[in-house]
This record gives sequence, C-alpha cells and structure tokens, in this order.
Amino acid sequence: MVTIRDIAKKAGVSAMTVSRVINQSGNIKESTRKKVEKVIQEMNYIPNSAARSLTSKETKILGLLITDITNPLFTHVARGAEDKAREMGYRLLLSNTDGDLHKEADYLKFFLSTPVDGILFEACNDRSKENLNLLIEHDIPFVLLDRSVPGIHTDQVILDNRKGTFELMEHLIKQGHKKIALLQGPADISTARSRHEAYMKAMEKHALDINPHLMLAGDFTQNGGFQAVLRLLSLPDDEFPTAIFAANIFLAIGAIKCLRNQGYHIPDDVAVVCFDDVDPFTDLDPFLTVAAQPAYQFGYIGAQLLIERIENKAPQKPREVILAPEIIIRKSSLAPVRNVN
Amino acid sequence: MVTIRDIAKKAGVSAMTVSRVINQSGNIKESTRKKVEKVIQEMNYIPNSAARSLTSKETKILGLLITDITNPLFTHVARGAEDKAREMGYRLLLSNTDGDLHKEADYLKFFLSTPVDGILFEACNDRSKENLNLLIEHDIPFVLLDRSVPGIHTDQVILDNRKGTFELMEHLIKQGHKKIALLQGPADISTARSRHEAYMKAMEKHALDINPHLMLAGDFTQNGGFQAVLRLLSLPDDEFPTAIFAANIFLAIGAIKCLRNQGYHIPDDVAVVCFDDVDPFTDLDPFLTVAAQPAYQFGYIGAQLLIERIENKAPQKPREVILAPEIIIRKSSLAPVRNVN
DNA sequence: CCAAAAAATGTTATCAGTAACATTATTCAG
DNA sequence: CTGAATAATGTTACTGATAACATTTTTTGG
Repeated sequence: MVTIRDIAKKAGVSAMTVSRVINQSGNIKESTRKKVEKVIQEMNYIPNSAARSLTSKETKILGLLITDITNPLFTHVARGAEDKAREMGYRLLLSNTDGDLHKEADYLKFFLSTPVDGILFEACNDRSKENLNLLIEHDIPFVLLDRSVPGIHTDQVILDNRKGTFELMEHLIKQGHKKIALLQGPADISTARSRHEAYMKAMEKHALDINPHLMLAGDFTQNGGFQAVLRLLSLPDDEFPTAIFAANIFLAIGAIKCLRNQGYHIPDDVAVVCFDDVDPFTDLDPFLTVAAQPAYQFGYIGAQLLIERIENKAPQKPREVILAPEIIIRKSSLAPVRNVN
Repeated sequence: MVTIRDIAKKAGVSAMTVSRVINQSGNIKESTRKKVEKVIQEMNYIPNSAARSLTSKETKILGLLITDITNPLFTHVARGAEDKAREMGYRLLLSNTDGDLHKEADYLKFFLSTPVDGILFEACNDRSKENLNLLIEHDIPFVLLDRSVPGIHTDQVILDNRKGTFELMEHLIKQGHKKIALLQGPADISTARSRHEAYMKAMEKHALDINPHLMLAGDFTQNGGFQAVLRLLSLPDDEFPTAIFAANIFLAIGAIKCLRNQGYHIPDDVAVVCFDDVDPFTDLDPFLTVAAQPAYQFGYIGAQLLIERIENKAPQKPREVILAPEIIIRKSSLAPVRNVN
C-alpha cells in the first residue's frame, strides 16, 4: 500500500506538504504542487480514509435505514438520497429493517460503530424512540423520513397525509360514495394515524355515518388487506361498503385480490383508492387511484437536511418539511355508485 | 467520545486488556472480563471503527455499483446483496451509475478512497474494463453481476441469457409466429449480445427467415423501444412482424406504448415477450410474457462470492455462477397468430 | 539592501486501536 | 516447596493522515 510518506519521500518533500497538496490547504509553491501531484499520479496513490477519519472524525458516509428497499416507495427514496449525497460528496449505506424493531436496533448499533456521519431514518414505529435515543446519546445527527416519532424532535421530511387522505376521500364522496371502508395501517405508525384521523374528519365534514365495522385494522401488507376484506364480506349487505380507502398500496392490492376472488368487480362493485403509487416504469396499465408520494424528494431533501445538520449549517431548531401528495385518479375509483341505500 | 483508554482507566486495567475483551482474543480472567464488560456497558462505549480499520485494513463494507436502484431488477439485487452482507457481518454502500462510464469511474475512485473491502459490480458495458483494471491494480476484490466484461476474469454471477431467449422464442414459434422482431440492447453489453445471438440461433433452428429489418438496435430504454417500433411501422405490410422479442422490459414497454398509440392490440395484432419482470407486489395485472431473472439471487450469491473472496476462502480460480431465468407466460403472447403470410 | 511580513515547508505529537514483545501472576508436576 | 510452563496483563511502537507549532525561504516596503 502506498502511503503519504512514500509519496513524500519520492517527491523529496515532507508528508505534510503532500497532505497540503491533497487537501488544497495552506500555501504550496506551484512547482512543488506539480511535483507532488506527478508522484501521486505515478504511484497511483489514494489516501487512506481510515487514517483520515481517525483525525477528522468524519467519514462522508450516511446511513439509510428503511423498512425495505424493495418497496417502490423506498427505492425512490433511496435514489433521491443517493443523488443528493453524491452531489454533496457523501455516500450512502443501505439497510433494510423490515419494520422489525430488533433489526432496527441492531443496525443502529452497527451504525454507531461504523463510520457514519449521520442517518436517514424511516422509523419502524413509535417504539423506535428508544433506538433513536441511542443516536441522540451518541450525538449522531439523523433525519426522520416519512414517519415521525412522538417525543423525537429533529429534522424531518414527512408527507401531508391529511391532505392526501382528504382529497382521496372527497373524490370518493363526490362520486356519491357514502359507505366508505377504511383499511388502516398500524396504529403505532404516525402516517397510519394521520390517515385514520383524516378519514374521520372527511366523513364528519360530509356528515357521513362512521360505521366502526367499516374501519379495519391492518398492517400495511397485502395479507392485511386481504384479511380485512374477508371481514367486510361477512357484513350484512346493507353495511357492505361501496368504496374502500386503503392506507397504503399493499393493503389496497390485498383487498382487490380478495374482492376479485369473490367475484367482485372494481370499480363497478367497489371503488378502491389508496396511498402510494405503483412503479411507473413497468406497470403498463396503472389501475389504482392513489395519493402518490414524492418519494424521490423524501430522499433528496432528507439527505440535504441531514448533511446541513452534519456540517453545522443548519439552524439549531429542528426543521420540518411537509411534502404534498399527488392525487392520481384512475379506473379503480371511476364508476357510478351502485347499491346506495 | 469514549475511548478504549477511558474504559481501561475506569476498569483499572490496560487498554490492551480491554481490547482483548472486546475481540475475545488471548486469555482473560473471567473476573476481569466481567469487570471490563460492565464498564463498557456503563460508559456506552463503542469502538471506533476508523481506528480499527487503520490496523486491520478492513472495513466490513461492500460497495454495490449498479445502473439504477430504481430498476426493479436492481432493487431486488440490492436487497439480496444486503441480506447476505448482513448475515456475514458486512454492510452495503449503494451507488447508481445510470449506465454512465464516467459516473462509474468516479464512483470507483470514490470507493478506492473509501473504506470498501470489495465491490459488487454491474458493469456499464464492455468499456468498463478500464475502470475495473483500476480495481485490479489496487487489489480490491470484486464480483461481476449480471453483465460480464470481456477481458476481465473474476467471480461472476450471470444469467443464462441464451436459455431464456431460446425459451421465449420457442414459445412464440410454437404459437405459430414466423416474423419475429428483435428489439436489441446495446451491442457493447454482454447480456444484450447473448440475447441477440440466441435470437439468431432460435430463428435458424426453426428455419425461419432472419429479416434484418426486424432487428432493431435499442438501448434498454422505453424510448428505445418506442423508436424501434416506429421504424417497424414504416415497413411494408408483409414484412411487419407478428411478434416482438424485446431484450429487456423497458424496450418492451416502450414498444407496447408505441403500438397502442397506433391502434394496435397486444397480443391480437402483435405478441410481445421480453426479459425482466414487472414489480410483482404492485402490479395488479401483470400482462407481459417474460423471462424473469432471479434478481434477489444475483445479489445474494454475488455477496457471498465476494465475501468469500475477501476473506480468502475462495479458490484461486474465478468462479462463474449461471442462474436460470424463469419463463412466465402471460397475456401479451397469447393469441392466435394473425396475418401469417 | 535590510527588517518585517508573508509564504513555504518541516517536525512532532496525536487520533483510537492493536500487534508484538515484555512482564508479572498463577498453576502444576515432581 | 520449587522451578518450569502457562495464563494474565502490561508496555511500547506502529497504523496513515493531519493539527499545531516551528523553522526556513521568499517577498516586499521603506
């Protein structure tokens, strides 16, 4: 391995001079700079970052902690984060928690021992607070993405979930739907809570009956959606909903699969809307009406906030960026309402 | 920051003893181990990995260089790689090259200066060779994923592209298609070449005319597919294909969009098959007949090969893992063949 | 042409661990 | 109970780069 001293010796200068050339710090005579640079080139020298980090206390690496890179929402978050990180001279470490608090904790410990200057964090749920406290103790900057965590006050980039829910709901209501089912996400995830609340508000605002039988707990998975619809199917006919609002796309897809299984047509028998969009690049016939999240922006802005924080260019006070969802109306919610009692 | 010497002082031992406790090396009396561990716990001590790396020359970080995490194929590659890396105590640095050789070169230099023990590498194209030579010079292990690079002999995980192509082609031919167009990928990417060759072989084997007008250069993008079909549309009727074999899904989707634009129906007017599958989790109505790649395996196995190589547990000789594609027949290729001259 | 200022370069110590060797404590056979 | 073997722990030096301070060289104004 070529070290800075090898370069120094060969160039006939001190290690410090080489260091100055590399970091463009201090004053260096043009001729020595050239000489040193030539030797660096010749010897194919690349500074050892471990040694650098040891003194500088920084690694130019960010950690990205998400539930699952395989979820299209997060692949775009990752891409946005990576792009911004790259722009600013940082790199990105990827981690999937699968929504598992223990994995999350493991990863955080990993990150603590690992060279990471800061962390982009999509929390598993409210109980991630304890894990985050570890970061706070160790004074590692982090930014929350998508989900906020009660009791944790930092920079965060979140979605206006209320707005998205409200607009989806009003879209359904405008179509004449009155019996709208809610497929909820886990109550300990902030986004799920916001969507739940906004669902209630929308129903109240339009003076629609809120039927507890139509509000089903789910877990943001296809299976959760499937099971929830099974429960809906056991309701008496006059309670059965004409529309479903699913708190995320997996719930919606599970729901649709179950409905189709049972011979229901969408949107003719039941309309379905949800949060999160499909992959726009490989889905030829997008079908779902959705509140699409600006996933790329989540990552991009998140990385920016984080790096500003790391480099002490951020104001003391935590910043909260709230992004607007985009409502995309598609076939799954476009049909005359049947079965209006 | 708590250092090993802080622990040592508080525990009344030397730094070396603490080091031994942490690394479970050498002989330590049970009582001192307990004592030291207690202090470590109390002080919330986490070893500084920069200092560690400085002597150990390893960082337990792998680089993952892919064209675009946003491509569903690679999100699953990334997930597979991350899972395996995690299992083996490594982490993953993510990078998107967008198929740009310069970005690729930049990233590699980045990686060289960065703590990375090895690299999972999806090459941009054959000219990535130069970039890879840099890695070889610096003696950094890497594994090629998906695309091989002529002149580079290392561990690689690739797909049996010939088999996939052949099976898709025979499927079309069995349906009675004789005029099958080929939407190629770039000729300087190994996978595109293999698919091209296998297309020719399949045509020859079944004694079908190979019409150069039906073989269109593309670039693995939707627009490439779109443009290619525009050229097909300018052919005389008796040359127009009854089926299209697209070398990847983006070409296929671009092609379908163009065809639908022009009022063609798929598969009734033209059948379409391609490599790569849609996102199975959010696409409600998968439509395309495809040769699906075991993307997760790419990453998982690739990471394994790489780590074995890093830890000198691999045989000297480069290993080549060839994975089999899975043919999934769907609507896009299922219709009686019209227009058979 | 000289002294003071500025520029250029060098020396030493340090970052947080750990390898290599050194020392002290303990065990155990005879 | 002794000395050799082994276990337990400590010291010192080193990893590669850089901060802080020191020294030498060059520039510049009077």
